[in-house]
Amino acid sequence: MSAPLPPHLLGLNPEQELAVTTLDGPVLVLAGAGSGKTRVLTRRIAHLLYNGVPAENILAVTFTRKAAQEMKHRVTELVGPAAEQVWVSTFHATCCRILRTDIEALGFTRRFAIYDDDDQLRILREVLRENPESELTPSKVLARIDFWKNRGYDPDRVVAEHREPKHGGLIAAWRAYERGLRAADAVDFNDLIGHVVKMFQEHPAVLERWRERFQYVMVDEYQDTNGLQYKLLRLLAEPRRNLAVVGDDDQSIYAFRGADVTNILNFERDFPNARVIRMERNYRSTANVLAVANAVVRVNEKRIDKQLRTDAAPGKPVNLRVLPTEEDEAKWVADAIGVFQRRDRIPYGSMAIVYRTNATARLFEQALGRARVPYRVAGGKRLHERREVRDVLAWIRLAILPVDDAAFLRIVNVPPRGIGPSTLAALRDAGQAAGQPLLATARSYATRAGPSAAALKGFLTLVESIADVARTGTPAELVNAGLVRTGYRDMLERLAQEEEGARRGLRAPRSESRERLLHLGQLLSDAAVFRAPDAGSAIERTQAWLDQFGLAESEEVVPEGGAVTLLTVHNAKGLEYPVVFSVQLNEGQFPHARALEDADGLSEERRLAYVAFTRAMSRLVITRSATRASNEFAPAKQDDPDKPPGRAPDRTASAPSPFLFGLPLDAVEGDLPGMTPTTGAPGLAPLTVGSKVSHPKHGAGVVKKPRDPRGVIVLFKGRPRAVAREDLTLVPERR
DNA sequence: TCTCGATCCATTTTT
DNA sequence: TGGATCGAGA
Repeated sequence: MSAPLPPHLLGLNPEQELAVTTLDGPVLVLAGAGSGKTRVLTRRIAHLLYNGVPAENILAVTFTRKAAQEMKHRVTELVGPAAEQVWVSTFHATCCRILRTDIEALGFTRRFAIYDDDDQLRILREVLRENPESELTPSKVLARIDFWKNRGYDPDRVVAEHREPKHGGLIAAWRAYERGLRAADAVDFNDLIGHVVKMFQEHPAVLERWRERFQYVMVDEYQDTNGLQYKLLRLLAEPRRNLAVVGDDDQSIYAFRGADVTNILNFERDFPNARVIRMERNYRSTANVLAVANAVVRVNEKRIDKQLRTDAAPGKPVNLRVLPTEEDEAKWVADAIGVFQRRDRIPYGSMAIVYRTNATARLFEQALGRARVPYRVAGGKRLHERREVRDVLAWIRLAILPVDDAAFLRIVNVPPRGIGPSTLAALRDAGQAAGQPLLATARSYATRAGPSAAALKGFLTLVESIADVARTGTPAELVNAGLVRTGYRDMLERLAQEEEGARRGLRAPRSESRERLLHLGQLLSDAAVFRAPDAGSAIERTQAWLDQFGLAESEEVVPEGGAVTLLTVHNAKGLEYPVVFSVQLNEGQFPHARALEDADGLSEERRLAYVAFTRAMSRLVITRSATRASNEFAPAKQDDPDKPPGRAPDRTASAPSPFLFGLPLDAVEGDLPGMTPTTGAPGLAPLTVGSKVSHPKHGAGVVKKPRDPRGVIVLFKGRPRAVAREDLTLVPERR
């Protein structure tokens, strides 16, 4: 006789139930796409609570805020308000909260600023100004620093491990960058996690407190953890080993930011006696969709062998389409969406267009606009990435944290007040000599007579006045001050009127400045609705608002009646749609040309394709274009209504994506010849470093550099040669 | 010394 | 497309 099951255990399959109820000790859940991963995590939290684990001892970490919100929401549905006390948040937000409590142990103040890439570049530009001849560019250095920090390295470690002089300049720049951050009392994105790790390692008492707090740790999308996050989890979970991770190595698509699939592959080694639970039953897609998705990812070498199964019907075949140009492709998709909506009564909100790169969005936006199909672009430019928003926030930041040099540099002359490069250079030199932040330097400068003294004085008065508001005001009042007192709003207002005057009569949607004012309005309302966590000073409340705002992702406004969603594959992860259009399946687009440059790149692109395809529940449509514009960066060609829609002059043929080779033919339909060439050599097969190729004249060789101005660099008998890509045939790898 | 317009350039994926 | 940089004019 068994007691009735509590509601959170109802309706689970045996694997899911095991994953939910195995509470103690390390657990690895290998959860294929659509196998009920979120369900397992939320039920598991419910089960912990049900078993008397206090809510505040539970930590669930995700990668995106959307995932965190979704999880919290679903736990609340299961257990009610008790869910409030459970920490469900992203890695970055979790670490941010930890640092706001304890960062003083590392010599920062609790008011520390969080630098986004814009601020990071500002620091690096300062750093690199020292020797302008250097070949280092700020963005290259930043990419490299990011790369290392993601893996948990510091400059000393890189020097020790590489001991190659070629990194000399880079390392020096990195060290200077770190000094810059510290001087500005700022941390970058990676530091949020890195500093917590460092603090835990150096201050056992602090670590002990947080271990006591988080007795049960859960991690979503474990395959996407990087070296730093891995360290963090180990530190937190080590003594009790109550660590449950959920993931799918086939969906590891964040290698570029340090995600390390070996974390999931080695889990059993790292946590001996781990319970491994495989969830291979897919509840999302039709059998045909799964067959196609499986075919794409199956050929990857480094993967845990598995096969997603479903009891669902085969469903409609996966539809493959080739269109003459990218524009035709976009138009065809837009039309198909219209047909689905009218003929099959599929709501717009149930359809999504998934692409590899953000730049693709515009093309499809235009086509959808012409076809009058409502759409929304997910993960487009986020509010806090917009220049005007960052500007206003910089005023606030500087008012709160006077040492924040990046904020200072950002707004010292915005709106323009006559503080130009030469004044700045003087400030910089004086500041550096005195070891003082820029704002303080400006203060001593303004008292002296000089050409820009008056302008500086005006600026300083402004900062003071905003700082006054910061001491007592709400975030909204502060935003308002940053908007009004600084003259920022007036500046935009004036510009908007000019722009609108200039384009009177034209059928222009909205002037750019008007658009910016709108964004600032959104900023203001975000601040206005912000609910500060608990008491605390006005400044602490503002800080909390800044934190959540800075770590937030795009606010999505869904038009009434639903809208087609446009998103990148990365953004699509974790989501599902009844109808999915996976577009631009051309070599060089998807897989992206840049990804072919390193050996593992192609595997990751395959996983991306797998993610894209498995978003589809009942219908998957895959499209590509037979030609592409040769110059992708040329301005878009204007459609001239008088001329027939002639082909743009410079187009080149494009090869189908290699992911389309070897699809199961009984699961697909459509333009098979253009999509899955079954005869002859597979066109221009993708070349990656290490690909084996053969050449009519030089014979067998190994690719050294697939993309080079001179052609493809291939090693023939150990000698590098540049050869034309067309002459190469790919020697198939053993399967 | 600053501002603004013209020109050139690179261009994946994101917390 | 947007950003960074450079030169002309204020």
